[in-house]
Amino acid sequence: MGRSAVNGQLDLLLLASLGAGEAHGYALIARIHERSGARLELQEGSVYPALHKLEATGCVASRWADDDAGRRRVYTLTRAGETELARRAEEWNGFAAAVRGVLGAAS
Amino acid sequence: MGRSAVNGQLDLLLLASLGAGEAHGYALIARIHERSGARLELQEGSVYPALHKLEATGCVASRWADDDAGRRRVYTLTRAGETELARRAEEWNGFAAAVRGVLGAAS
DNA sequence: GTCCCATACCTAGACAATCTAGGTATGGAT
DNA sequence: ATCCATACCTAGATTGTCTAGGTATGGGAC
Repeated sequence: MGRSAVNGQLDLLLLASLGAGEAHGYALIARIHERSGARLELQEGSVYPALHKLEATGCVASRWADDDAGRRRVYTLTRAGETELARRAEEWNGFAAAVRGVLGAAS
Repeated sequence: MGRSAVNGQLDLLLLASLGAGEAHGYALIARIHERSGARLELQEGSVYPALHKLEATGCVASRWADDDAGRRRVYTLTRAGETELARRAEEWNGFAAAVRGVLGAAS
Protein backbone atom coordinates (compact mmCIF):
# COMPACT_ATOMS: atom_id res chain seq x y z
CA MET A 1 0.00 0.00 0.00
CA GLY A 2 0.89 3.63 0.24
CA ARG A 3 3.40 5.42 2.35
CA SER A 4 1.54 5.71 5.63
CA ALA A 5 0.18 2.17 5.75
CA VAL A 6 -2.23 2.04 8.65
CA ASN A 7 -2.54 -1.72 8.18
CA GLY A 8 -6.16 -2.13 9.12
CA GLN A 9 -6.03 0.13 12.17
CA LEU A 10 -7.66 3.16 10.59
CA ASP A 11 -10.92 2.81 12.51
CA LEU A 12 -9.04 2.31 15.77
CA LEU A 13 -6.95 5.41 15.15
CA LEU A 14 -10.00 7.52 14.34
CA LEU A 15 -12.01 6.29 17.31
CA ALA A 16 -9.09 6.79 19.67
CA SER A 17 -8.53 10.31 18.38
CA LEU A 18 -12.19 11.16 18.81
CA GLY A 19 -11.94 9.74 22.32
CA ALA A 20 -9.80 12.78 23.10
CA GLY A 21 -12.66 15.08 22.13
CA GLU A 22 -14.90 15.86 19.17
CA ALA A 23 -13.27 17.03 15.99
CA HIS A 24 -13.82 17.41 12.26
CA GLY A 25 -12.12 15.24 9.67
CA TYR A 26 -9.32 17.55 8.70
CA ALA A 27 -8.44 18.13 12.35
CA LEU A 28 -8.38 14.39 12.99
CA ILE A 29 -5.73 13.98 10.32
CA ALA A 30 -3.60 16.61 12.06
CA ARG A 31 -4.29 15.10 15.47
CA ILE A 32 -3.18 11.65 14.38
CA HIS A 33 -0.16 13.10 12.65
CA GLU A 34 0.90 14.82 15.87
CA ARG A 35 0.22 12.00 18.29
CA SER A 36 1.89 9.43 16.11
CA GLY A 37 5.08 11.45 16.24
CA ALA A 38 4.59 12.52 12.60
CA ARG A 39 4.79 8.87 11.54
CA LEU A 40 1.23 8.61 10.23
CA GLU A 41 0.04 10.87 7.44
CA LEU A 42 -3.51 9.84 6.67
CA GLN A 43 -5.08 10.87 3.40
CA GLU A 44 -8.44 12.60 3.14
CA GLY A 45 -9.51 9.95 0.68
CA SER A 46 -9.03 7.36 3.42
CA VAL A 47 -10.38 9.33 6.35
CA TYR A 48 -13.68 10.68 5.05
CA PRO A 49 -15.05 7.38 3.79
CA ALA A 50 -13.95 5.75 7.05
CA LEU A 51 -15.79 8.37 9.08
CA HIS A 52 -18.92 7.85 6.99
CA LYS A 53 -18.72 4.14 7.62
CA LEU A 54 -18.24 4.69 11.35
CA GLU A 55 -21.29 6.93 11.34
CA ALA A 56 -23.32 4.36 9.43
CA THR A 57 -22.46 1.76 12.06
CA GLY A 58 -23.35 4.13 14.89
CA CYS A 59 -19.84 4.52 16.32
CA VAL A 60 -19.73 8.25 15.72
CA ALA A 61 -22.30 11.01 15.30
CA SER A 62 -21.85 14.18 13.28
CA ARG A 63 -23.29 17.65 13.00
CA TRP A 64 -22.60 20.56 10.66
CA ALA A 65 -20.81 23.43 12.36
CA ASP A 66 -21.36 26.53 10.27
CA ASP A 67 -19.06 28.98 11.98
CA ASP A 68 -17.01 31.73 10.34
CA ALA A 69 -14.35 29.29 9.19
CA GLY A 70 -16.66 27.75 6.60
CA ARG A 71 -18.59 24.50 6.73
CA ARG A 72 -17.24 21.72 8.89
CA ARG A 73 -18.65 18.38 9.88
CA VAL A 74 -17.87 17.79 13.52
CA TYR A 75 -17.74 14.19 14.72
CA THR A 76 -18.39 12.89 18.22
CA LEU A 77 -17.75 9.46 19.69
CA THR A 78 -21.00 7.72 20.64
CA ARG A 79 -21.51 5.26 23.48
CA ALA A 80 -21.37 2.44 20.95
CA GLY A 81 -18.20 4.00 19.59
CA GLU A 82 -16.55 3.88 23.00
CA THR A 83 -17.36 0.20 23.25
CA GLU A 84 -15.99 -0.39 19.78
CA LEU A 85 -12.88 1.60 20.64
CA ALA A 86 -12.26 -0.57 23.69
CA ARG A 87 -12.81 -3.72 21.65
CA ARG A 88 -10.47 -2.66 18.88
CA ALA A 89 -7.81 -1.43 21.30
CA GLU A 90 -7.81 -4.81 23.00
CA GLU A 91 -7.67 -6.53 19.62
CA TRP A 92 -4.70 -4.37 18.69
CA ASN A 93 -2.88 -5.17 21.91
CA GLY A 94 -3.40 -8.86 21.27
CA PHE A 95 -2.10 -8.58 17.74
CA ALA A 96 0.91 -6.51 18.77
CA ALA A 97 1.74 -9.06 21.46
CA ALA A 98 1.45 -11.85 18.91
CA VAL A 99 3.87 -10.13 16.54
CA ARG A 100 6.27 -9.42 19.40
CA GLY A 101 6.12 -13.10 20.24
CA VAL A 102 7.14 -14.13 16.75
CA LEU A 103 9.78 -11.41 16.42
CA GLY A 104 11.18 -11.98 19.87
CA ALA A 105 11.88 -15.61 19.14
CA ALA A 106 14.03 -14.60 16.19
CA SER A 107 16.25 -12.11 17.96
CA MET B 1 -10.70 -9.71 6.59
CA GLY B 2 -10.65 -13.13 8.09
CA ARG B 3 -10.20 -14.34 11.59
CA SER B 4 -6.45 -14.16 11.97
CA ALA B 5 -5.89 -10.77 10.36
CA VAL B 6 -2.17 -10.33 9.98
CA ASN B 7 -2.71 -6.75 8.85
CA GLY B 8 0.06 -6.51 6.34
CA GLN B 9 2.71 -8.15 8.51
CA LEU B 10 2.66 -11.54 6.83
CA ASP B 11 6.08 -11.13 5.20
CA LEU B 12 7.59 -9.91 8.45
CA LEU B 13 6.17 -12.89 10.33
CA LEU B 14 7.48 -15.36 7.76
CA LEU B 15 10.93 -13.79 7.58
CA ALA B 16 11.20 -13.64 11.35
CA SER B 17 10.15 -17.28 11.67
CA LEU B 18 12.71 -18.32 9.08
CA GLY B 19 15.25 -16.30 11.02
CA ALA B 20 14.95 -18.97 13.70
CA GLY B 21 16.03 -21.65 11.22
CA GLU B 22 15.02 -23.12 7.86
CA ALA B 23 11.61 -24.68 7.61
CA HIS B 24 8.95 -25.76 5.15
CA GLY B 25 5.66 -23.93 4.72
CA TYR B 26 3.47 -26.14 6.83
CA ALA B 27 5.97 -25.99 9.69
CA LEU B 28 6.10 -22.19 9.47
CA ILE B 29 2.36 -22.05 10.06
CA ALA B 30 2.78 -24.15 13.20
CA ARG B 31 5.81 -22.12 14.30
CA ILE B 32 3.96 -18.84 14.01
CA HIS B 33 0.94 -20.30 15.73
CA GLU B 34 3.10 -21.33 18.69
CA ARG B 35 5.19 -18.21 19.04
CA SER B 36 2.21 -15.92 18.73
CA GLY B 37 0.66 -17.62 21.71
CA ALA B 38 -1.90 -19.32 19.47
CA ARG B 39 -3.22 -15.93 18.41
CA LEU B 40 -2.23 -16.21 14.76
CA GLU B 41 -3.59 -19.00 12.61
CA LEU B 42 -2.25 -18.43 9.14
CA GLN B 43 -3.89 -20.15 6.22
CA GLU B 44 -2.00 -22.16 3.63
CA GLY B 45 -3.63 -20.08 0.93
CA SER B 46 -1.93 -17.04 2.42
CA VAL B 47 1.41 -18.57 3.28
CA TYR B 48 2.40 -20.38 0.10
CA PRO B 49 1.84 -17.49 -2.27
CA ALA B 50 3.69 -15.21 0.17
CA LEU B 51 6.66 -17.58 0.25
CA HIS B 52 6.72 -17.69 -3.54
CA LYS B 53 6.75 -13.92 -3.64
CA LEU B 54 9.56 -13.77 -1.07
CA GLU B 55 11.53 -16.22 -3.17
CA ALA B 56 10.91 -14.19 -6.33
CA THR B 57 12.29 -11.11 -4.58
CA GLY B 58 15.31 -13.03 -3.33
CA CYS B 59 14.49 -12.88 0.37
CA VAL B 60 14.30 -16.64 0.75
CA ALA B 61 15.69 -19.62 -1.11
CA SER B 62 14.09 -23.04 -1.33
CA ARG B 63 15.03 -26.61 -2.09
CA TRP B 64 13.03 -29.81 -2.34
CA ALA B 65 13.63 -32.19 0.53
CA ASP B 66 12.58 -35.63 -0.55
CA ASP B 67 12.84 -37.55 2.69
CA ASP B 68 10.61 -40.38 3.87
CA ALA B 69 7.88 -37.99 4.94
CA GLY B 70 7.00 -37.14 1.36
CA ARG B 71 7.91 -34.07 -0.66
CA ARG B 72 8.62 -30.85 1.18
CA ARG B 73 9.90 -27.50 0.04
CA VAL B 74 12.34 -26.22 2.63
CA TYR B 75 12.89 -22.46 2.81
CA THR B 76 15.99 -20.65 4.01
CA LEU B 77 16.49 -16.97 4.76
CA THR B 78 18.98 -15.37 2.37
CA ARG B 79 21.34 -12.50 3.15
CA ALA B 80 18.92 -10.14 1.37
CA GLY B 81 16.12 -11.66 3.45
CA GLU B 82 17.95 -10.84 6.67
CA THR B 83 18.28 -7.24 5.53
CA GLU B 84 14.62 -7.16 4.60
CA LEU B 85 13.69 -8.69 7.94
CA ALA B 86 15.61 -5.99 9.79
CA ARG B 87 13.99 -3.30 7.68
CA ARG B 88 10.49 -4.63 8.20
CA ALA B 89 11.02 -5.19 11.92
CA GLU B 90 12.09 -1.59 12.30
CA GLU B 91 9.11 -0.48 10.23
CA TRP B 92 6.83 -2.50 12.47
CA ASN B 93 8.33 -1.00 15.62
CA GLY B 94 7.78 2.46 14.22
CA PHE B 95 4.20 1.71 13.34
CA ALA B 96 3.48 0.11 16.71
CA ALA B 97 4.96 3.14 18.45
CA ALA B 98 2.81 5.43 16.31
CA VAL B 99 -0.36 3.56 17.25
CA ARG B 100 0.64 3.55 20.91
CA GLY B 101 1.09 7.31 20.63
CA VAL B 102 -2.41 7.81 19.32
CA LEU B 103 -3.97 5.32 21.74
CA GLY B 104 -2.05 6.59 24.73
CA ALA B 105 -3.34 10.10 24.23
CA ALA B 106 -6.89 8.79 24.51
CA SER B 107 -6.53 6.89 27.76
C1' DG C 1 -6.49 -54.10 1.38
C1' DT C 2 -8.95 -50.19 1.36
C1' DC C 3 -10.69 -46.25 3.54
C1' DC C 4 -9.76 -42.19 5.91
C1' DC C 5 -7.10 -38.69 7.95
C1' DA C 6 -2.97 -35.79 8.68
C1' DT C 7 0.59 -33.86 6.35
C1' DA C 8 2.11 -31.04 2.54
C1' DC C 9 1.77 -28.29 -1.38
C1' DC C 10 -0.68 -25.34 -4.81
C1' DT C 11 -3.87 -21.80 -7.41
C1' DA C 12 -7.77 -18.90 -9.01
C1' DG C 13 -10.88 -15.81 -7.79
C1' DA C 14 -13.26 -13.07 -4.19
C1' DC C 15 -13.18 -9.62 -0.97
C1' DA C 16 -12.14 -5.65 1.83
C1' DA C 17 -9.20 -1.80 3.22
C1' DT C 18 -6.92 1.93 1.76
C1' DC C 19 -4.90 4.96 -1.58
C1' DT C 20 -4.78 7.77 -5.88
C1' DA C 21 -6.48 11.22 -8.22
C1' DG C 22 -9.50 13.73 -9.24
C1' DG C 23 -13.34 17.19 -7.90
C1' DT C 24 -16.07 21.34 -5.22
C1' DA C 25 -16.36 25.36 -2.12
C1' DT C 26 -14.92 29.06 1.19
C1' DG C 27 -12.13 32.64 3.31
C1' DG C 28 -7.95 35.21 3.89
C1' DA C 29 -3.64 36.99 2.17
C1' DT C 30 -1.05 39.32 -1.49
C1' DA D 1 -7.97 39.36 -8.77
C1' DT D 2 -5.47 35.53 -7.85
C1' DC D 3 -3.62 32.10 -5.08
C1' DC D 4 -3.24 29.14 -1.25
C1' DA D 5 -4.87 26.76 2.93
C1' DT D 6 -8.69 24.82 4.79
C1' DA D 7 -12.39 21.55 4.37
C1' DC D 8 -15.16 18.16 2.36
C1' DC D 9 -16.28 14.50 -1.06
C1' DT D 10 -16.24 10.28 -4.47
C1' DA D 11 -15.10 6.81 -8.09
C1' DG D 12 -12.02 3.64 -9.31
C1' DA D 13 -7.56 1.31 -8.80
C1' DT D 14 -4.55 -1.22 -6.17
C1' DT D 15 -3.14 -4.54 -2.98
C1' DG D 16 -2.96 -8.05 0.63
C1' DT D 17 -5.03 -11.78 2.37
C1' DC D 18 -8.63 -15.15 2.57
C1' DT D 19 -11.91 -18.64 0.75
C1' DA D 20 -12.49 -22.52 -1.45
C1' DG D 21 -11.30 -25.39 -4.07
C1' DG D 22 -7.65 -28.90 -5.87
C1' DT D 23 -3.49 -32.71 -5.91
C1' DA D 24 -0.48 -36.15 -3.70
C1' DT D 25 1.70 -39.16 -0.07
C1' DG D 26 2.07 -42.11 3.96
C1' DG D 27 0.27 -44.33 8.06
C1' DG D 28 -3.29 -46.24 11.00
C1' DA D 29 -7.88 -48.31 11.59
C1' DC D 30 -10.85 -51.84 10.40
